[in-house]
Amino acid sequence: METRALTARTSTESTRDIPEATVARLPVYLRALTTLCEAGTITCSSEELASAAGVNSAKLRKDLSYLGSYGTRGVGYDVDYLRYQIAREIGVTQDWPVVIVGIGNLGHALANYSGFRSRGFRVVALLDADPNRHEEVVAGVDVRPFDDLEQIVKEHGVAIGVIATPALAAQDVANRMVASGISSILNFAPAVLSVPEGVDVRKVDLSIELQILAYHEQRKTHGATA
Amino acid sequence: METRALTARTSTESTRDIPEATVARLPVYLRALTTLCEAGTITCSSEELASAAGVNSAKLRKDLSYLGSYGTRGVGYDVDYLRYQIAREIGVTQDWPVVIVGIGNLGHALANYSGFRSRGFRVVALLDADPNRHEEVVAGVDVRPFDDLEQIVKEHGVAIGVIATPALAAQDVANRMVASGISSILNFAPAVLSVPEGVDVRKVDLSIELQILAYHEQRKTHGATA
DNA sequence: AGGAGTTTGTGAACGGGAGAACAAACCGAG
DNA sequence: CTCGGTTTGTTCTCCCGTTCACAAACTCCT
Ligand SMILES: NC(=O)c1ccc[n+]([C@@H]2O[C@H](COP(=O)([O-])OP(=O)(O)OC[C@H]3O[C@@H](n4cnc5c(N)ncnc54)[C@H](O)[C@@H]3O)[C@@H](O)[C@H]2O)c1
Ligand SMILES: NC(=O)c1ccc[n+]([C@@H]2O[C@H](COP(=O)([O-])OP(=O)(O)OC[C@H]3O[C@@H](n4cnc5c(N)ncnc54)[C@H](O)[C@@H]3O)[C@@H](O)[C@H]2O)c1
Repeated sequence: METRALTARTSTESTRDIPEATVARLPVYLRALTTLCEAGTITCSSEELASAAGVNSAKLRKDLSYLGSYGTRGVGYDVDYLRYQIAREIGVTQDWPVVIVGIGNLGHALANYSGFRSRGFRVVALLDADPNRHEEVVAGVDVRPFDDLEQIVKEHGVAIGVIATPALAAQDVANRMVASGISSILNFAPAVLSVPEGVDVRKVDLSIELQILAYHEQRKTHGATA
Repeated sequence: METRALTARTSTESTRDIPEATVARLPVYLRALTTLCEAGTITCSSEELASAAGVNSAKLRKDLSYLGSYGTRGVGYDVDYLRYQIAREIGVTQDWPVVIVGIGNLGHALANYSGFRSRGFRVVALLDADPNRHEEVVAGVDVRPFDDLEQIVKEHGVAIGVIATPALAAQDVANRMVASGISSILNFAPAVLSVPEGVDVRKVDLSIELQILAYHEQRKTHGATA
């Protein structure tokens, strides 16, 4: 958290301290660039890219400026070059082994999702506590006992774990994950996880998203009388 | 967007202008309160509730203050009373009919998810463009042709739609939803949707979540040399 | 070569949210 | 009734993120 010295930065390192809000948008830009690239576009302006990504062009330029000066004034950005730079910055050029715990309704969908593989995430194991699931093979990966977690994490050097178990089991699963060496968790269970310092947790909660929509919806119709 | 007059507010109306960040946390508090309630807790302090919700207690109190003064100084909050107040504020006491479009891997999981029903969201229809899916029945609801959208929306007064189709179809589906009268969309497809003013869109993008984790993970290990 | 037109990168103003800190309000004991 | 202990509601300050606006830098045309 302490501010890093700004002087004497080695030029080989990329720029440090990218704001969290920017980090969250970089994958969006990456996707937009990939789409443009597939359409055969060679260069694009910040205006075009911003509109493809659904953001303000000033915000886009400021975001990109944290990575470095990869554009050309009067011209724009080289699509392929910028795409690579962003991918490198967020680490998508690497291969990230991932484990999914809880192969129920949601776990099945996640295991079958092709969008992970194409972005450098490789599902190396599917784990479930229910022995009845252990005969199953989902998307070419067989479901294994939850107790194999530690061994698999060590073997493949897994850093990222996905939790798709019921809420009651989530904290236990998280504890085991952390104990095994996992330091980033994506949690789909509607539970507040407590993890030690240094472990990142992101949660995806569909009910909350719907409730936020409901709140605004309620005010659209009900508040119309004001 | 214009500032509303603060004078002469009728006392029957609940407080207006709840900050967006607060709205996003209210469902979390609601869940924590429900858990406490089921555990038989009658009252709780802001400190307890905050810890159950995973937030700062000062933030919690400030959030709740936007709804009104529902606590008692020196005592805390009545769990059941506060729960009802929050539920009413975000509209969860109502019944919200919802349609899901795109009954593939993810659509199946969503249709089977029990967490929606228990929070006032009722899946009234499952729609898919693929005729092969139309014989299927998922979670007691039969899959119907996408072209039935307009009729179903009108019939049930649907305001909220969920998109779980491939990215290429998402914009088309959104257009049809809006044309049918839907004004809130939850989008799972990795696509930027453009919708007219007055329509709310929230997106859930699993790849982005993983990429954000990967970015921080990369810096944990790689930046350790600094 | 020079100028007109275009687009990037960034300084600065602005708005909203987070957290600390404290006064006001409530309970219960004596 | 009064007083000490407790907890809320709110004010104030700081920080992060957004947006505007413009100088710097580049291309292309004449
Ligand atoms: N299905 C959805 O669309 C959806 C949507 C939003 C949130 N969620 C949440 O995602 C989670 C999973 O949902 P689901 O519908 O797949 O539930 P599910 O019951 O179908 O699957 C849960 C799986 O987790 C396994 N499991 C239970 N305890 C375990 C443990 N301790 N270790 C390992 N595995 C364990 C079970 O055997 C089961 O296979 C839930 O928390 C749910 O609230 C699901
Ligand atoms: N499966 C996952 O876990 C997962 C995770 C993250 C994101 N997503 C995204 O969610 C979406 C759905 O994923 P999926 O794995 O369920 O895909 P899927 O291919 O299994 O299902 C897509 C369904 O949409 C239907 N469909 C296609 N075009 C349609 C149209 N115009 N109108 C109505 N229905 C149409 C198809 O018939 C199919 O049944 C994709 O955009 C995917 O990127 C999925």
